[in-house]
Amino acid sequence: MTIKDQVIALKRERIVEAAAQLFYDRGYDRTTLEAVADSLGVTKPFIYGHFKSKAELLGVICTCGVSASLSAIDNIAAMDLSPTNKLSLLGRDFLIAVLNNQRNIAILTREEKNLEPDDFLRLSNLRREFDAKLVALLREGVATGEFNVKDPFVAALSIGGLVSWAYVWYRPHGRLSLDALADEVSALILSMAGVTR
Amino acid sequence: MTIKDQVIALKRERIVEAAAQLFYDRGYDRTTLEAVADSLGVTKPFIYGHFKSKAELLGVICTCGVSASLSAIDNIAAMDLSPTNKLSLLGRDFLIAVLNNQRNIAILTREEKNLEPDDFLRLSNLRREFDAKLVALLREGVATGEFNVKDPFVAALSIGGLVSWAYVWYRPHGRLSLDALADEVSALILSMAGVTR
DNA sequence: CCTACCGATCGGTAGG
DNA sequence: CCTACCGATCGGTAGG
Repeated sequence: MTIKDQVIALKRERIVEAAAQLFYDRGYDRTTLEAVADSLGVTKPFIYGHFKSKAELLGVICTCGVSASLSAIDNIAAMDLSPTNKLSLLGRDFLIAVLNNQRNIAILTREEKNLEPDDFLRLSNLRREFDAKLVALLREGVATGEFNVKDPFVAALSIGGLVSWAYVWYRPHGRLSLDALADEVSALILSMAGVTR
Repeated sequence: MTIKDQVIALKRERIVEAAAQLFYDRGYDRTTLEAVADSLGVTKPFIYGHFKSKAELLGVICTCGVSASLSAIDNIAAMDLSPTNKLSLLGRDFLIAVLNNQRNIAILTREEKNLEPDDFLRLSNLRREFDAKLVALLREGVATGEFNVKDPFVAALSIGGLVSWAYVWYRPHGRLSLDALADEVSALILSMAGVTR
């Protein structure tokens, strides 16, 4: 990767960062690209040099949010651990992934109707992929007798919702640290899987 | 209530219904009030005869969503039941309230940035009220020794999120009936409260 | 000649 | 309550 490529990547990143902050604070359609440019000290055509449209920018931001959660479950699925330990770790890492990408997750949830059809479809598929992998993990634990789950689909969607919704109420400097919160949530998820404490 | 009042109420209801459907399908800012008028076979100024702005319409739609959940917990709090039975019933009724108002809940979640500041504040307070009542119920169960909850706040927000998120994945004619789904989710919530099955 | 930008303005559409 | 229309705003792109 040449210096030039790195400079381009850096600029794109800064634009995405600035746009994410404003989309998060004001909403997508209440944010003009001029405001995004202003917050970076550049002008609007500068943004158009790196992104072909406002909607492309939205697509990139939303993709970040989904990717983090999917990486978390992929990493854990590849580990040589018991289902209980996998689920415990997933509860932590999934929550941390969501909260480290709080803005992106919020934007994805709120603005999906503003995505280009291609992006919408791609991201919907990634979400389904995550759900399917969580169902598989729950079934694995049922097979070993560690979990007690009546309906793995409902349990997976419930766990996914519990964690995904955390972007709504989490405040970075709240009562609990991210780490302490992750422990709490992980324990709640284990009890949903029927792992007795 | 005179006939005239009833006619006015009916017209308002039909407008809200049509707007909710379109806001849900296309998103708030991608929906023109002309489209709402068209879907009712009227013209745009007809809508302005009943609502002063597009944002007021949004406020009414979002209020419906929150009110249903709050009614559910208020009704249950007033009953003479054990905490376990209250939570079990709440799991059912809360989920049913959310899914019977799927469109309104989706719109509330997605479009909060488009609400008028007054509506936003009012609805935020209603949500906080719901959370506080759920925390109180969890504490009640901890006091009687029925629940095993380490942090009632985190548990309440997690339960709230689990149920609130259901609007994302629920499909009215899916594999499970609303009733069967409510039983499943209710059981998951009881296990989060540490009630052994 | 190319890349990276700016000032100005366009077509199109929204709420009211 | 409709037709006709306004004032304002915004995404995207031209020339230089």
